[in-house]
Amino acid sequence: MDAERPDEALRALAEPRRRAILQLVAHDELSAGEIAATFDVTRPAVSQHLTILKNAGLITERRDGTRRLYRGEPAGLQAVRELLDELWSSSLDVARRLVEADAGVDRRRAAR
Amino acid sequence: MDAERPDEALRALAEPRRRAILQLVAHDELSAGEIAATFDVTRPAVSQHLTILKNAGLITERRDGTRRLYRGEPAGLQAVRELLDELWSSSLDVARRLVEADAGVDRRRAAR
DNA sequence: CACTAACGTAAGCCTTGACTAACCTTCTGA
DNA sequence: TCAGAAGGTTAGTCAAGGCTTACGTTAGTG
Repeated sequence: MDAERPDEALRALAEPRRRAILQLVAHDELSAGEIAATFDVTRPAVSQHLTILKNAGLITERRDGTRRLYRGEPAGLQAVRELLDELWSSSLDVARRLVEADAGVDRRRAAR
Repeated sequence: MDAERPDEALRALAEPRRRAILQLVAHDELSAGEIAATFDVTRPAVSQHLTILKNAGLITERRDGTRRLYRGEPAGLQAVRELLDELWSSSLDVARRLVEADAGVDRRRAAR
């Protein structure tokens, strides 16, 4: 369940509001309230986004009294970058194997 | 409507099946039928994914008779990488401005 | 001009997911 | 210990989106 963290991070980043939140806490440590005050959605909505971002490894949480302080986690983004890179490079191995095995099509390579 | 292409690409990549498709056509040019034969979903489903990937700038389409050949578009992935990079770097400018302006909270910086 | 092959498109179903309102939990201070 | 502040959790709503079936379209072929 840890191997699919990058996958989770990618899905988390697909949501515009979560990217906006991540942008806020990229270089600054902010409380949940401060983050929520920035947007015109309710606090619970922001809280849910924060939970998703945290589970995806994109931010870290720190308690300070009744407050919760959040900060961006660069390693999380790095993992996503690597996932995208592997997507391209690993295809060298995977592509033909999958196609020729599963499909079994005689592919008459079209012109050129 | 072209400025939000990277955004579209990121959403497209969030879907596991679309990443699998992209992996197939990363280094190989394949027809829609060959791609569809690889998965156990119907052809129309794959066709819809291909449309989304194409609109996101992640693949290109080429006609050859009744067939449609698809190939991965490296520039599309590159755009996503840049979007992720900007997410981190541009926050230097944006974060404080947003928080201090919109919120107007007096943030008593907690310890340290 | 049929006939067939290879695809895309449309409509409908069902699940996922973002959001709100209401509630519960934890911590601080008088 | 009681009140209030900060914030996570739950139940329910509504729209987005992935999937399938049925149909339309275009290009070769006899």
